[in-house]
Amino acid sequence: MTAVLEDARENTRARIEQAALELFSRQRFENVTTDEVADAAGISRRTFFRYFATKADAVWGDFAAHVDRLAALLDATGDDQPVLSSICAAYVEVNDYSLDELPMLRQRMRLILGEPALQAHSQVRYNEVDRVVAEHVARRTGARPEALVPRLVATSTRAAATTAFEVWIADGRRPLARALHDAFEQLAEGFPTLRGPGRR
Amino acid sequence: MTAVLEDARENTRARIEQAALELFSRQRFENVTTDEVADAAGISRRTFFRYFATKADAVWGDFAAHVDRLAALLDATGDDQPVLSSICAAYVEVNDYSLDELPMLRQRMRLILGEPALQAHSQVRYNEVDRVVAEHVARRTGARPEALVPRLVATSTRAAATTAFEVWIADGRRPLARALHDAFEQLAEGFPTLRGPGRR
DNA sequence: TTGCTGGTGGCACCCGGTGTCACTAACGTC
DNA sequence: GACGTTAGTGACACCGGGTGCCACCAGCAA
Repeated sequence: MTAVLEDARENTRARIEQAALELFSRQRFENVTTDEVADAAGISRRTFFRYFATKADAVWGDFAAHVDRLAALLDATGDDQPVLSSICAAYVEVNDYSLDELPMLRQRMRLILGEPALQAHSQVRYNEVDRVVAEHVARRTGARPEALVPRLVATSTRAAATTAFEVWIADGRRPLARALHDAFEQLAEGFPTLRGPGRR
Repeated sequence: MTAVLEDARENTRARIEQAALELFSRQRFENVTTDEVADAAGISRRTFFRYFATKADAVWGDFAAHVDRLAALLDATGDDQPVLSSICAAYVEVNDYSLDELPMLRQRMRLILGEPALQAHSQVRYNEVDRVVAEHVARRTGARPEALVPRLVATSTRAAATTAFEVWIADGRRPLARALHDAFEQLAEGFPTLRGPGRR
C-alpha cells in the first residue's frame, strides 16, 4: 500500500474513533446508530465496518497493540521479583499515559465500564489479556496455562485492574497507578483489611 | 393468573429452555436462529421473546432466583467465620445441584463459558452477583459498597468461582465444590503456590 | 492508453429485538 | 347459558447491527 493511502487510512480511523467517543459520551452508546457515527466521521456506514468490526470496537482503539505490550513487559520481567509484582508492574506500565492523554483514557474507560453493551463486549477483549497473563504465570511456576492457579491469577489480577479503574474513574483524585498498587497489594496479601484493623 | 395458565407457562418456558440448550450445544450458539429455537419449542418467534428478553437468556434459566439465594445465604452467615469463607460457602451452597441435575449444569456452563456471545452476555449477569457480594463485604467490614476492598473482593471471588467452573468443565473428575474450595483457598492465602513449594 | 490495485458507497439481505393489533381460550358475573 | 374481562398468542411491520456483492473511482505501472 502507498504511504499516502496509509496516512489517509490512519486519518480516517482516528476521525471515526473521535466521532464515536464524542457521540457515545454525549448521548449514550445505545442511542447512537452506526449511521450517525459514520456521518459524523464523513464516511458511509459500510466503510465504518471496514475500519471496525463492531460498533463497540470503535471505543477500544488499538487494543491488540495494548495486549502485545503487556505480553512484552511480562516476558522481559526478571525472575527475582514475585509473580504478582511483575503483573502489577506490567499493568501499571501499560496504562502509564501522559497527562494530555489522560482525559481520553478517562472517557474511554468511563464508557467501557459504564455502558452495559460495552461492558458485555469487554469480556471478549479481557480473554486475550487473561491468556497472556496465564501464560506468564505458567512459565514462572512450571504449571500448565490451563491449570487452576495460572487461570485464577490471570482472572483475579484482571479483576483487580478493572476494579482499580472503576475507583479511579469514580474518585478522580487518586492516581490510577496508586489504585492499581492498592488493589494488587490487597490481592497479594489475601485481603488483610478483611481480617480487621488490628490483626494480621 | 389462573393455576392452569401458570402451569402452561412454566411448561412452555421449560420447553424453550430445553430446545435452546440442545440446539445451542449441537450447532453452536451463533449458528442457531431464534426462529429455529421457537420452532423446536412449538411456539412463534414473538412468543420466544415474551419468555426470554434475549436469545442468550434462554441459557441462563432463572438466574435472578440464583442471585437471591446467594444474597440470602450471605445474609444468614455468622460473623464468626472469615468473610472469604462465608462467600466461598455461599458459592458452594448455591451451586450444590443433585446428581441428576449435574449434566444440565455442565451443559449450561459449557455454553456460557465457551461461546463468545454468551461470555459477553455473562458480564452483565455477573454484575448482579458482584453487587450482592460487595454489599455483604461492606456490611461485614463497615466500608462503603463502592469502596475498593468490597468491590475487589466481589470481583476477585467471582473470578475464582468462574475459574473453578472452567476447571470443573475441563476436568470432569474433580468435583465442583472441590474446585471452588481450591480456588478460594488460593485467593485467601495470597496464592501460596506462587511463592514456590518450600516457602510460606 | 491500457490494465491493475485497493478504498469506497450503495444495495440487498440476514438476524436479534420491539411495538401493535387482532384472535382466542379461560374465568367471573348476571 | 350469554356476557365482558383478562391474558397468552401469532402475524406483521419496523429498527439497528452486521455482511456479501458489485459498480465506481482514484493512483500507479507498463
